[in-house]
Amino acid sequence: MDLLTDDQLTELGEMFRMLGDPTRLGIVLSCMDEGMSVGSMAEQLNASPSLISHHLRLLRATRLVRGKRQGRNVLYLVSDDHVRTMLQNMVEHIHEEKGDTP
Amino acid sequence: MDLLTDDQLTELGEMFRMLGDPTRLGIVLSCMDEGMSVGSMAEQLNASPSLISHHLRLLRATRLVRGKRQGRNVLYLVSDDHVRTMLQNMVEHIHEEKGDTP
DNA sequence: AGCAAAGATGAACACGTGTTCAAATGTTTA
DNA sequence: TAAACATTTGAACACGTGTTCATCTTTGCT
Repeated sequence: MDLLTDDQLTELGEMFRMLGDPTRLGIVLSCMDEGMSVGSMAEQLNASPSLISHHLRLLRATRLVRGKRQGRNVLYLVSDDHVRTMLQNMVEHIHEEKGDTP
Repeated sequence: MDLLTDDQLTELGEMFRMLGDPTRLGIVLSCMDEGMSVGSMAEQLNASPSLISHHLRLLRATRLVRGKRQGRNVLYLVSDDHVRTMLQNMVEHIHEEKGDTP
């Protein structure tokens, strides 16, 4: 049983699709707790600021992330609580993982 | 803070990427509780059996789904408990959602 | 054995999309 | 104001990938 509207299903799919790209996943994980600037992200994920910004535009459009100007730079933060708690759980689960198929 | 190995991060990304396609998300959601045949999935998602099979191959490769022969048809079932519980939570969260940005 | 149903597979195509580069916008400091 | 920094934007390209069609294998039934 699905229990989901077609709209809800496509919305859920969009969210997963956003997290499906490694760069984008890195971005989201980097601004889960604290606001993060584009430059810091670019440095941490060693990618160009331009690339980060492009991805941030998509993440903004999907309401997964929100940006706030702070002086020279813009601090981004995960805005969707669903995603935040879900990712926290996923990270926990991965940490609890003992060993793969032995 | 990331707390994740690069391997773990890419693995997590792969999982999200798999769920990012609407057809694939539909497949996974259709076989969360009960084993589901390819034909039933094709009917339910009104897609060709060929397409479903192609996607199932990817889902099998990522260990998200497992297939077992039962007579003429093959019954597929979500094999990864992480994904199962995570999706259950996501569905619950979506249901608890009252109203969008008013 | 032979036929029909159910899945799997491979090739081929069309399309989206991640990335890069160059240039523009906005923001602080001298 | 001018110059340096931070972020955004647009065009252009290369590449992966979702879908379709035709074919092949496997299983069940008569």
